[in-house]
Amino acid sequence: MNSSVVTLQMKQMSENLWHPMRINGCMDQIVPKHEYDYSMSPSDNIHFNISSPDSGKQSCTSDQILDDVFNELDNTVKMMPKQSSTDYPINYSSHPKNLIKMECGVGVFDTDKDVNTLNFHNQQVASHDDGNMDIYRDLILRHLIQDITNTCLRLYLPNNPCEWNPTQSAKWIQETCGQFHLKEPRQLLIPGRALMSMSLEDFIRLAPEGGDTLHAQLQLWKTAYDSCPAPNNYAYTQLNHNHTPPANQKDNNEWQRPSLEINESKRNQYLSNGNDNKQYYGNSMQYPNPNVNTANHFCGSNTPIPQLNTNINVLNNNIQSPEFNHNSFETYFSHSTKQQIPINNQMSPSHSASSSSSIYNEEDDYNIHNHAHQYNNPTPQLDFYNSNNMNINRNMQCKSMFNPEHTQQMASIGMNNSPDSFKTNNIVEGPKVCQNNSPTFQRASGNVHLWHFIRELLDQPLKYSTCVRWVDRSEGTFKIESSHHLAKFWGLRKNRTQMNYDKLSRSLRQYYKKGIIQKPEKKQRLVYKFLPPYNL
DNA sequence: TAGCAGGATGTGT
DNA sequence: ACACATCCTGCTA
Repeated sequence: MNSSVVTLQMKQMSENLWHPMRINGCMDQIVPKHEYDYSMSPSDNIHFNISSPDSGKQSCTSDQILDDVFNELDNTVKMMPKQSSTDYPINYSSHPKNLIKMECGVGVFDTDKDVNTLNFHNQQVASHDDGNMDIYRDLILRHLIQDITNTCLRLYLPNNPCEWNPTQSAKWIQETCGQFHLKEPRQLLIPGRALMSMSLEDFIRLAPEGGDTLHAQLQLWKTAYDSCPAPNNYAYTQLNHNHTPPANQKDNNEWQRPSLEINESKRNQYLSNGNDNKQYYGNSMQYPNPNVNTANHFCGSNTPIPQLNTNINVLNNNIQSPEFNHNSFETYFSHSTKQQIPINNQMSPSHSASSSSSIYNEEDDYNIHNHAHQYNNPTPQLDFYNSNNMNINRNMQCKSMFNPEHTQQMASIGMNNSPDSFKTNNIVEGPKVCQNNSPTFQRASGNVHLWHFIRELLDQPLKYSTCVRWVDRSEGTFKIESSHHLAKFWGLRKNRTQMNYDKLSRSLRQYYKKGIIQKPEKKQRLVYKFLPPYNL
């Protein structure tokens, strides 16, 4: 497959094309509202919520996607008012179905001539009416996203292939091979990041039979992911558009980029909790109430989800513009100061990635302290919730935040997925703010363990991957990307303002003799390894 | 210079 | 008793 063509095409789709679709000014007549429920933010033409009438379907292949698309196109055409050829100038000699089918096959482009064909037709169609191509782009992308979302739900995969661990990659490969009746490659356990960096040739080398299809499918997945930046405006959408999709739509139809990933990690946590791993958590840990149906927390659920209808001021005050980046770490530090002080100190990803102790500066510290307000603020959850790409595990978050029982349970095991998990469990009062605006912290009495705290961060890669991330999830190896920030987080968690990496690492080394953590065989700086069963 | 290894001792639960 | 927190010396990349 010449996946570059698909990628190019889909990228073209994704670039500035998320405008409400209009066809000769009569969109509403053509596309029923319930089928195109793109909730557009006024200042943001990227974020959208997709609902699809066939969302419950588990279509899997690109062929099916295209069939769906073209069926819909046919219906669309039938529903259109009769118009002159100039009004609707699609030339059916170059019917897009033929055009794209020919190029895609079963998600496969065959030859270079397809590129030419595509270009030719694109030009031809574009010369007639760019808007019509938008229909195809939108439809294809919508169905593609729908398809991928379904696959995510079925396989518990993060939407972002880069974040697949080897096991998840293997799942996806097996699934895709099954769909396309391909022979499975011998090597399946490849981290998603590596998978994404593989060229077509690499794929073919990996899987001589079907490697091209795998590569193409992965490109489609990536393209769909890339096309949906999913900014942190879920609540924004709700509050400003009064858009409250039914629970079943929210669960099944939206492209929830981060949620599944978090769900996966939570799922692992729940599973490990529920599998009699008491020794895993030690005696001090409590366990979730088995009566709670935790499955709903990581699977799509039809359980009505409480609406974010409180603290609107807090939400609005923390709504960020669309350019508000996806780097949660950056967001993490910058957003609380953004509207309060004239510090233009957004850490770029590169900054945070390299922000080890040596690059640490006082502004970071300021932001950490500033953010610490949120930890101990009566409304930090919503604040944080909306400032961190908070499509993150929306269902989970909502339930956790608004279900006191659940929140309590999560907090009790130190697994609250909210920033409150940084608070020790029994802090009575918030930070005392000194005159220099830097808060001091009450010494806390929580007994969270360092290794567990790190696991919490590791299992929330969208928030903390720039601080600490898995190197090899299955092996249990992880890398501290920012020793300084990790230490600061740990200090916040324990209310130890003087915490630094030196002390934190000393604590880590105490785990050597306990068999919880060790340095990997090939010693690398800032890389450690959880030993079984702590790596589960 | 940052990170690492590990001993000694203090602190809070 | 336990799990750090703190401080320290010495070593390494």
